[in-house]
Amino acid sequence: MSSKETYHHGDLRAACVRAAVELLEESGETALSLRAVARRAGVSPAAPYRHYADREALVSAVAAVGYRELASRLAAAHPSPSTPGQLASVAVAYVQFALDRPALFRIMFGEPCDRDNEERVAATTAVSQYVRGIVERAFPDADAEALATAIWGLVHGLAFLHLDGKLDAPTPSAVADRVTAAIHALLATDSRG
Amino acid sequence: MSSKETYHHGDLRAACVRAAVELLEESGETALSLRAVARRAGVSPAAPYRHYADREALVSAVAAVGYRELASRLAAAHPSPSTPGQLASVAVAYVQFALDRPALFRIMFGEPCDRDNEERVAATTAVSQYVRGIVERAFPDADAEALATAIWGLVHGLAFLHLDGKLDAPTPSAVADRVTAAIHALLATDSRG
DNA sequence: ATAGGATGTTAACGGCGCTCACATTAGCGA
DNA sequence: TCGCTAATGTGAGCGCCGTTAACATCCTAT
Repeated sequence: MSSKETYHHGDLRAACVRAAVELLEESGETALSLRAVARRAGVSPAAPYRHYADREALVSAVAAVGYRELASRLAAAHPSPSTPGQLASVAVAYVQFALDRPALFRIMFGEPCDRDNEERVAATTAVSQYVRGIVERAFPDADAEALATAIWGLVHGLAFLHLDGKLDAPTPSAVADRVTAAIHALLATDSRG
Repeated sequence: MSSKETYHHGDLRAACVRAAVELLEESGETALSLRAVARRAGVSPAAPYRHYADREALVSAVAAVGYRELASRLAAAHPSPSTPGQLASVAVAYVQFALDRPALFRIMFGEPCDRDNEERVAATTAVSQYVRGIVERAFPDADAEALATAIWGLVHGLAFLHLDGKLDAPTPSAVADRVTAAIHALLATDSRG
């Protein structure tokens, strides 16, 4: 259905987020401009404004696809982790996602987010609920809220520190080792639940 | 020594980072432009380029002062924490810093950082060493590297999640409670060292 | 006293986000 | 089937941005 020479694009809204994600992957976050998105979609600089109120609205849409991809990567790592080892594998997947797609991850978490953007908050709470569910199943007797917060925070922080090069772990397997060690350092000796 | 009408500024280098920090506090990170910094310093748009190679160099300088301020806030919270409760108070200080100065915190940790900037990496490793030292004193028998990584990651992640509104904690004391609970959820039941 | 380097200015380039007036077209009721 | 309207895309233009180049001013060491 990719009509070529029509005045109307057909589905510019979706084409914009596709173009934005591509730009992000190829050239980093500084390359993500509305004008560049418009160019890539083969459309005039003002056209995206018919579908997105401003740059931030497009960014939120991109972030939302990021949240969904992150959720699917976590689920792929382990659908329902319960032991510390399984939990560590999900944590590693989280950090790997950040390192695989740094620009996308920074857009998702590194800048102030529009709390009024429904798509965005929905995708966010989905991640939150996912973590919460894991914790409740893995540690049924613990304070689920506190522990879920702690574990999400831990994994999220490890992702950011690795992303910023604050921790020295050059290869993916070194990252995996380091994340696994950190998780076990906090969880392994516990008798929780 | 604030000479007023001289052609040369006197200490434009320092004035730039001062102006940058002020802009950051007053109007957020989007307001941090080299031109705005120059205006505030009472100088032409090109003048800062005599002292900073580009925008990123100035940003790195600003980040470096942020790292130093963070370190001093942590030290003020507790000079040498060892119990989980003391550690939690330092963690709360870390998160409060992020919430007090969100734009600065995002500049420090939310965007790709120039690893070639000496001032910046020095300030970063100082924070890293600080955490490491705490952990070594508090848990002498633990794997210091893994545990330090885990604790920094945990606190850092909690800061970011609160900053992004991913966790619902509206007031400073709610934040403090939540952070404290998360820390205890992971540390309290341990017998480490 | 003066030469030269350090530091500042002015002007300009291209790119950006965004808006407005206008052009085209798709879809729908008569 | 025709024609109206709303949706969608265009083009020009505003002010801001980062950055550079050519030029001006002033400090300092000889």
